[in-house]
Amino acid sequence: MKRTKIFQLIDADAPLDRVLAKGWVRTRRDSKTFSFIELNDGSCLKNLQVIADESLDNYEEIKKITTGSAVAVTGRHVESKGGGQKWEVQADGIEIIHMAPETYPLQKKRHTDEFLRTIAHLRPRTNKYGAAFRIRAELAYAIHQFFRDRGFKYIHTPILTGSDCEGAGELFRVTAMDLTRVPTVDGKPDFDGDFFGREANLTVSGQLSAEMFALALGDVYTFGPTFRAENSNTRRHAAEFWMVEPEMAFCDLAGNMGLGEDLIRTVVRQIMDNCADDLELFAKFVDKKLMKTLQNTVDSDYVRLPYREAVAILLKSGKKFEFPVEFGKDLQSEHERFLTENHFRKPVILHDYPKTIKPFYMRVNDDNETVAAMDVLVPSIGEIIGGSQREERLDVLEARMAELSMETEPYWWYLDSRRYGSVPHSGFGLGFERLMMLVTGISNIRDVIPFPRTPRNIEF
RNA sequence: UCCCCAGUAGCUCAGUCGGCAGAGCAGGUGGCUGUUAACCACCGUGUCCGUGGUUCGAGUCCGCGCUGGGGAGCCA
Repeated sequence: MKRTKIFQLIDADAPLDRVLAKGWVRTRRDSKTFSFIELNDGSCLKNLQVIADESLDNYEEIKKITTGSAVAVTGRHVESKGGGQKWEVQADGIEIIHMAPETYPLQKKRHTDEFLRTIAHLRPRTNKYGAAFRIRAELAYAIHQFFRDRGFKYIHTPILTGSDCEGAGELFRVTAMDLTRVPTVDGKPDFDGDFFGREANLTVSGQLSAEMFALALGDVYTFGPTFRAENSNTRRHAAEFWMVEPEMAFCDLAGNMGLGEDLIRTVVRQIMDNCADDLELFAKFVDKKLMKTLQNTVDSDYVRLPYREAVAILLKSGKKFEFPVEFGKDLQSEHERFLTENHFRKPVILHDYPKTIKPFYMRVNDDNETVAAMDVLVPSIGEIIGGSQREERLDVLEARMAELSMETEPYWWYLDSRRYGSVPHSGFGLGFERLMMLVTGISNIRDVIPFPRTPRNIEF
């Protein structure tokens, strides 16, 4: 008999007659002449209630089935006599595929997230993490669908990069050299004999590559892993995370902001429509205000706020901040939180930042003081998108690089794009895990990625 | 990297003023019930994170270290 997934047994409109279900036992409750078995196969949040009667030839074994054990159940799919579930399976055969010993660490009770992180290989078997990772899969699909619907092409940009100067953050070095015998020149490692014949690192962003493809295919996006060797110890940072980076030719900052807002709103709506059961768990047990937050994210128009005006609002607020607000300084977390959580109470897109605090590739505005940058801030998480219109004017770009004492030679190919058919273009990076945090209300990034990598943590 | 907090049974935690180490859950045994975080009775469980010190005596006080969490910085 062909296996039926449990979500189909639970969503059924009519009895399905005789079925085969396979999964893991969440709990067992014994009655005098029969047992209730809660079976979960990960296809949905809900468990299938299985009735195992004493007439089963292995009933003595069945009564010993422990939480976490794997079983295959055949039986009749019938309306449940008890409350709490519509359907149940009256078993006529239960095969114990594997009995989990009583050392199985997951119990029928709430565990802390901290404990579950120490058993990250088992935590997807819990209700909460199962729900989170089903949502993660749907969210990734929603992203691809969003871009495909709008004619964007998906580009696979390299994970290994040859430049140590992509801009953002500390890099993870990649080498095939024997680290006990690294050849040196002038006291520095000599990469000439290494795999690529030069220094190599893990990517911190696919942006520069994506720009090249935007200037060929028009609208493109990347969606892949990104690596930062920053010693960040916060609930919002991971050393390995997934980033979505659209890049659009013939697009200015306004169009860029519009796409960011549209993207967040569309994918959140899709999760609300397609993952109602899983979302309900988070609304109930993780963040009581989740549905309100999501509704707000979907319904409200995101504020467009020039950095200059943000500074004015913060100065006028009369609120005492730990760090002073001053034009030319980057806004602190507390300032961003005030704007999005207290002042506007909805997502805020800050734009046109001073060029002194932004990287070389952002387009310099006519005031020659600000650049066409934008950050999308959402309540409680903070920055979820960072992007800009790119500097398409070769002379201005080279001048900016000189200003920042950057060598232009390694960027010869990047600068080529400004020599041949250069056009205004824009893009941004969306932190996929931060989007997950927004959607689920989970407050720690380590709990929305299967096996989190953070400083001093690479188990599993 | 900096600041703050925590570390006690498999898990979640309590432990008073420095005076013999506790509960609930999980597990085991028996009972009861179309049950649903089932229920009732009984049973076992410890490097009190490590290390050095103060003290007649340290889970408790002090120093150092490790691990975890929260906040800050960096950013997605």
